[in-house]
Amino acid sequence: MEHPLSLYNTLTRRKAPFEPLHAPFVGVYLCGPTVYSEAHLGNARGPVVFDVLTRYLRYLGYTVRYVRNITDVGHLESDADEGEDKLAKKARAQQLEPMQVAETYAHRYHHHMAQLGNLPPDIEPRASGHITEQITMIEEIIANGFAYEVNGSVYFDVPTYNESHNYGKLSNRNIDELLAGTRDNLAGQSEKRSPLDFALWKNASPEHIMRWPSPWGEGFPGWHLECSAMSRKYLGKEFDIHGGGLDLMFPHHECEIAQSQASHSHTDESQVWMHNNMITVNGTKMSKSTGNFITLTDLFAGTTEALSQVFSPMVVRFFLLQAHYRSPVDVTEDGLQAARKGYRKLMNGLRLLDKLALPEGTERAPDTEKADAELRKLTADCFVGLNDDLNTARCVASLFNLLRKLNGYGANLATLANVSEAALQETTAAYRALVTDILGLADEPRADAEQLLHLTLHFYQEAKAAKDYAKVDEIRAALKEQGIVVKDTKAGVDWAYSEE
RNA sequence: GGUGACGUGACCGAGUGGCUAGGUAGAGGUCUGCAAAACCUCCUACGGCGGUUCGAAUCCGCCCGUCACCUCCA
Repeated sequence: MEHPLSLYNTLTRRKAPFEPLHAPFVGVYLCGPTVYSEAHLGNARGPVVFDVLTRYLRYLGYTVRYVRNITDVGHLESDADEGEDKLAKKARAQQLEPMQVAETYAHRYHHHMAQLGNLPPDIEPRASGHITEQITMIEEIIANGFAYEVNGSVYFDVPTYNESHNYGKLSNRNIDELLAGTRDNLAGQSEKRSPLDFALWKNASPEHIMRWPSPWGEGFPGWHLECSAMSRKYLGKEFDIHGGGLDLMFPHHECEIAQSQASHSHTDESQVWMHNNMITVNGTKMSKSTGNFITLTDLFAGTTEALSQVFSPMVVRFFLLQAHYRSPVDVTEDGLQAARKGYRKLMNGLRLLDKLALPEGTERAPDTEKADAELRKLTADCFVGLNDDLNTARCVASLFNLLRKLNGYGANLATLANVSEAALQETTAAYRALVTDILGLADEPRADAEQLLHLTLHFYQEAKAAKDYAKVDEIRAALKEQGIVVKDTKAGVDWAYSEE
């Protein structure tokens, strides 16, 4: 499949033409949410970016299998032995079954993703549903000599692994420097042979409520294992693209690579590692732990203290796409406001497309070559940005350049005589595809139907008062088509749904 | 301390050795009953100091500032 898409690979630190391992199939894995609390805006960036990526890959003709997991187990609160699941902690605090907590936030997450226009992943595996796969992987790693068991817990042996592999190759760290920085943390990690070792399986203390049986006793899987196990199950030992937030690069993705190399996978999991940058508020990263975040619920409802007005999901999506995914984005009211206007401009362009037609009886110019070339150049420019490491910011900028041209034609349809029908069709089709299919921007209805209905009834009453019965009948008929019947009562005009 | 990223016009935000980014805001104009939208024109910036070069915002060095990762985080 010929295409000019290049992607930046964190592993190699450079851009390279994207070549799938098994074209036309493309496997994409994105580290998904830990469902123990409300998702915030920062959590939305990765899904939006990778939604655009998978949409574009499909547009290019690939058959994509997009996997995005849900983490509903694991993730210790701290590295110390008495560490606890975030989920378990939340569940205990709310007197709930841990899975209730997970389900609640998973549902909300799905709702928010849909609002943002993200297509659902093809497979959305849950860590809790893949305990056996994780146990199998641990057994492989132990058999290969890269993990050891202590008191019912299993740890990955980083120093041993590093002797034959390169631990830290993704995040560009070396083990000696890491060790130097962790020396004073040795206390409280007595089970580990090295402070760099990480848990593959943790023995569950009696009060730990999320637990599964394993060859090492009752416990639960380590924080990094699920992604290795589930990506392998659904995408194979080696697949095309693995994504996640920049903050997952170390240690999460580094550990994933180590686990896959140390198990029977013997690969880096994916050919291309992609990392989206962070979203900041007031210049600092949005983060659950620091409390510096805006939840999607608050953002869409306008109930966050950080902002004084409502911003709709599509405006937020557009706002995110106006920046390149590897750049940090700072959320400000001014920025969102500017994005809202830009988004609406793009949507107005969408509505213009159908109106772009040469008026009846207008003669087509004999030579449309020049104008055709101009239009095609503007269209092609939109793809140049996308192809350059999914630079949606450049794509959007090019779309505005194209839109200006189209608006020009729209203001004076007769000037369409200068372009050929073919070039016009190509252009409008590309605009539509870019905006809706690839960038995933949908036209959010702004008007409230009931308000419009009241407006119509107002005119109905005016017509009636003026005894303009032709107009009255016309309005009645028009509303009937919409399934609305007008009711003249003694109290005034009212309406009801037609029962026909 | 280690690793990495970044500092662009009023704001947001691309790009990059010579060629218009774009959006928002602002100014003027066309159109319009008045508007709005749209279109045209203008506002032309790259933290500081050196260096390389015919030419640097773009490469190199130093300095200043900001941020991220090194503990869970998208």
